[in-house]
Amino acid sequence: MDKSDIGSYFRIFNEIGIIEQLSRSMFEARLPDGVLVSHFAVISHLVRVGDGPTPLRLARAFQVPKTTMTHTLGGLEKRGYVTITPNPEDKRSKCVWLTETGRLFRDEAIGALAPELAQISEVLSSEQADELLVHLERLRVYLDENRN
Amino acid sequence: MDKSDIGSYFRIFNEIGIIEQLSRSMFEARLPDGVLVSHFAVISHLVRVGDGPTPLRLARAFQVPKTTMTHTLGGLEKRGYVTITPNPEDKRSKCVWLTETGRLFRDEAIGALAPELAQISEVLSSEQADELLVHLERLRVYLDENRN
DNA sequence: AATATATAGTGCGATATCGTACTAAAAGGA
DNA sequence: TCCTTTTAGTACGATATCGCACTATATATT
Repeated sequence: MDKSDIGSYFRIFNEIGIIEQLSRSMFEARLPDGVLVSHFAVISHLVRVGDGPTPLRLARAFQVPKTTMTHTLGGLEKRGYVTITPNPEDKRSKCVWLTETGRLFRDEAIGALAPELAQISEVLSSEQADELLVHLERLRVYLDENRN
Repeated sequence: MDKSDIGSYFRIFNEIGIIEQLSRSMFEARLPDGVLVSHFAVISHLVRVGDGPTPLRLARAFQVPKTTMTHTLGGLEKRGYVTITPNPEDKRSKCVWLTETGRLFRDEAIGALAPELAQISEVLSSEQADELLVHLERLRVYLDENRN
């Protein structure tokens, strides 16, 4: 691979970094005070994938260190969005459960964010979004499989 | 736009968040101790776009708050990668200049990162990378223009 | 010119993130 | 069984990030 090609890959990660920043501020401006994207993402994951995963499973799903997930879950628990119970199958471990409050928060958050996303669909069509997703997933899977 | 479409856009930002995390750890594992992606990105930007921008210009280029850029530049200056001089055209302002040490660091960093990127080209071809870039740029430009 | 407003940078405090090291429990091997 | 290794979670400390408020300078308005 020659140098010009490498440049494209550098730029991909640069763009991704910038988009991460911009989308995070946009999202957090529309979430309740003190609620971060990381909080919303965990709640959203619980709705999608189902209730009751361990903290470690969640950490792996989002590729964050487990200490970070402990901290994030603490915030969610403090706000009453989740409850955390001992894992009956493994006494070292715990299970994370969505509460009604958490579900309600998620619905409201989606309502608040939807208009923004609808706007985005005007510059990036649904088809283009899916095409983008395919590439992003491939990249994510590769990075995931090849990290230490 | 119906709900299923909204889901794709949510997932795009989710994937981007995960890729940002994974690529950051991968990069930083290959950079000198204590040197972050944010440092590398600024140096790289100085090489690409040219020497002498103000800190605010850099902050805007990376879409980070200016306090964050102050902090990042402090680290770069401490390591001797950049020098910061008063801006002769505006006494409130400063200019950021790359040093020889900084240029050397950048070359070494690229050498250390290139093998990883070459690997990525096996799952994401150069053409696919460029296609991805087009979409990412469109998304970034939109978010950039529509933030507060 | 005098005043008001906008802009560039930084100090400071809050906190999110992350690495290290630890405890407790589970799993594997002799 | 006993010992070793692995795994789940957390406490703790370091620091990156960020919002707020402030100073100094520049720009706009009257």
